[in-house]
Amino acid sequence: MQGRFANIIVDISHEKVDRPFQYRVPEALSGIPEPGMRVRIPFGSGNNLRTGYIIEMTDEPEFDVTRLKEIHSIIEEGVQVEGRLIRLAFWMKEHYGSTMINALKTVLPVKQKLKQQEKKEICLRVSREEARAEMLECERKHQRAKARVLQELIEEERLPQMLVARKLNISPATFRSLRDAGLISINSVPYYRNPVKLDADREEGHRLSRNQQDIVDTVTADYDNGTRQTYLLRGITGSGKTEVYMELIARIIERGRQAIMLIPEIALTYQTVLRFYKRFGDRVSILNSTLSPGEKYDQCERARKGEIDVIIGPRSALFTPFPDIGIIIIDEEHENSYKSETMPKYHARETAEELARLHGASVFLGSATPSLDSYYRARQGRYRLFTLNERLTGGELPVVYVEDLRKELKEGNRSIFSARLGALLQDRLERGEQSMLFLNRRGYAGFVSCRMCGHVMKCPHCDVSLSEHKNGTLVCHYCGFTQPAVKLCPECGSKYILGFRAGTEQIEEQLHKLYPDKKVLRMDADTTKTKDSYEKILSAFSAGEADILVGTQMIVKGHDFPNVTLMGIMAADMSLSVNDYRAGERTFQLLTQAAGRAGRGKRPGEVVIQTYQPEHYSILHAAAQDYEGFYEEEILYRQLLSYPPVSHILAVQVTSLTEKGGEELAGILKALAEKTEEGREEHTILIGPAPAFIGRINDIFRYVLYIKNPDYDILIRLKNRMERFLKELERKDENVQFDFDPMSSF
DNA sequence: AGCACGCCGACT
DNA sequence: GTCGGCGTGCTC
Repeated sequence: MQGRFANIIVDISHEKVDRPFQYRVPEALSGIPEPGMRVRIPFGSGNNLRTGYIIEMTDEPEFDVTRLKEIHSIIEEGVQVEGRLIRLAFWMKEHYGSTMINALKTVLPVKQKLKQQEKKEICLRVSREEARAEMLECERKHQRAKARVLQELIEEERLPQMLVARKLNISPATFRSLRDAGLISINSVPYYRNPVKLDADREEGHRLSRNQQDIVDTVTADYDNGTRQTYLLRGITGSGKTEVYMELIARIIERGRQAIMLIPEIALTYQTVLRFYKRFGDRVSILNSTLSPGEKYDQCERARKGEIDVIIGPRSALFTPFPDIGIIIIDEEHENSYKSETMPKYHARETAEELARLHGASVFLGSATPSLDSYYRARQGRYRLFTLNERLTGGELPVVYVEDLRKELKEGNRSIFSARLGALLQDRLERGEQSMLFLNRRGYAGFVSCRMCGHVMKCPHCDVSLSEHKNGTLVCHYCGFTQPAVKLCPECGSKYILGFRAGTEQIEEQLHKLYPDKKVLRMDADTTKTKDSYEKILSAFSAGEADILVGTQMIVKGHDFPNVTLMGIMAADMSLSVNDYRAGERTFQLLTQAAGRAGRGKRPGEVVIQTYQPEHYSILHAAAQDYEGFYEEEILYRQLLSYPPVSHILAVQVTSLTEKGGEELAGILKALAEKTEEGREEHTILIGPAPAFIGRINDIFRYVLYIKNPDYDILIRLKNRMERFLKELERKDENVQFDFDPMSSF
């Protein structure tokens, strides 16, 4: 039986979360304690009873057993906010394979030291004359610390405690003795900073279209009769998903509960935020990366105290300590940023579902191009599906051309613009309309492709593209397959087969040469390093300060530009050839989004997709704006190769100080997996180990082992076995991380 | 947070 | 010597 000992964090507001204490479970309570429960425990030398939270149950003591104390009692009241979050952290630890500490750190609001600076204040409780007398008395008794504090207070009656403490090097003990002598009072001053100024007028909800209203009514009816589930809304750009979200939130607030709305960080623009402020006033709060830790903490406090009903933010907004969540909305649910890249590598969608389960809340997902995972679930009937197929503004869908770059090359066009894109660009410049050029380059994928026929060098075992290494070999980062680089294309014999390298800078340069008098803006990782540069470039373009905007993914998310009537996608296959099973899905999503950018205003838009693989299903379906068609083909491919969502993948990532050690440990883990019951299960597939995509970072070697099985629980059990095994192995030069259904190759 | 411990200057 | 203030570190 599990649970003779309990790891507990002590609920002292200034206590750092990173210190669990272990207690024995008394006979009388045996079997009852669970993670998340509130307990009374004797703490410290005085054995005063304090409140704590159980974070974990175990049978293995990690501390001298003779010195362990017993849990005094369990607090029975309804589950507290912290309790729920701790249970969520526990679930995350189990589900994603991290340590409890890491899970807690992501889930619990960070208690900032900063906060005390602002919040605790000392105040003189006697007159200045009395204080001066006391001060002299203290000096006479050589109580110099007290005298110094009094001196400060005579000059200024109220002072922040931390400020004085740091300036005069005063310990908390001194303040306490002053307070006990009745000379000062120590007050905590609630002080919140609201990060966004409210200068907009309140706005009532827009009248919803028939379709929008139906969706809201259905969800509300479910809610009122106690049905809780996950909904998926597939709605094309401009179909009014945001109005649906706002109306749902309003209905939930009416029913006395709170709402969490997740938005990809990049889409968290002033425009979006303003709409929510107009609708919900100061009952809404925004969480974003520009907020200081102190401000973030304040927002958490406001949520806990019931001062706000809605929080909008990136995936971390899930952990807002609301007392009673009614709905969790995830906009652009297909976005990769919903998967955490640090431990625990949680996915916001799955975590939202677990959180919703703990609160008895609903989950509502929305996207123009839902992730395959979600659509698969909707098809299986696990999610309820809604669709919005019409643009509210009545704007026409853009005309899409697919241009074959191989043909262009054969016809002698060496420039980066196809004949059609060149002509349309010229036309827009003459008419004074704006254009966007999108380069969907991702990372520094060194894939090798043929400029003549479009053939991409792929691994014969894994169906992912091979990466070109500097030493002149081609390597598969899934299984380790290696072959020498090719000089001639194995498909057509052309010598134009090389690693693909092209950047936004080159495009910008070309445009300058062709149209020296036109203004071009560039937006990529380089030009958006400083804080507001992202918004600045967008608003400059929006205001018509440039004719052409060149950029990476960033330019296709969110933001409407009514004057843009041409969208050029420079090389659609670039994101296809990244060695990752999600490449097709990501390409389809990007192209569809990009196409949706053109013609948002009154004039119809045109889209040019340039590609070396015009026959690729991702490109064809994106050009036809046909999600269903894409889904049908992509899911077949996932089925065939046992990729998510049909199957699940556990990536075991080994990092090591030595090349040999890493390879060895990865091999040992594979051998271990093969021997277990889970590893021998008929549907289990083991791949690797192979060097990771980037084999070495900062002299740390990286190896990766993939394990596939359609049953997630089997993978979890296998992970637990490996974890236990690793604990006993105690290798200090190697480190192992687990990632379930990884978003990108490691 | 609160408590014990140990250091150090002051005074019978 | 010893008393008391004050900083420091620990709490399962």
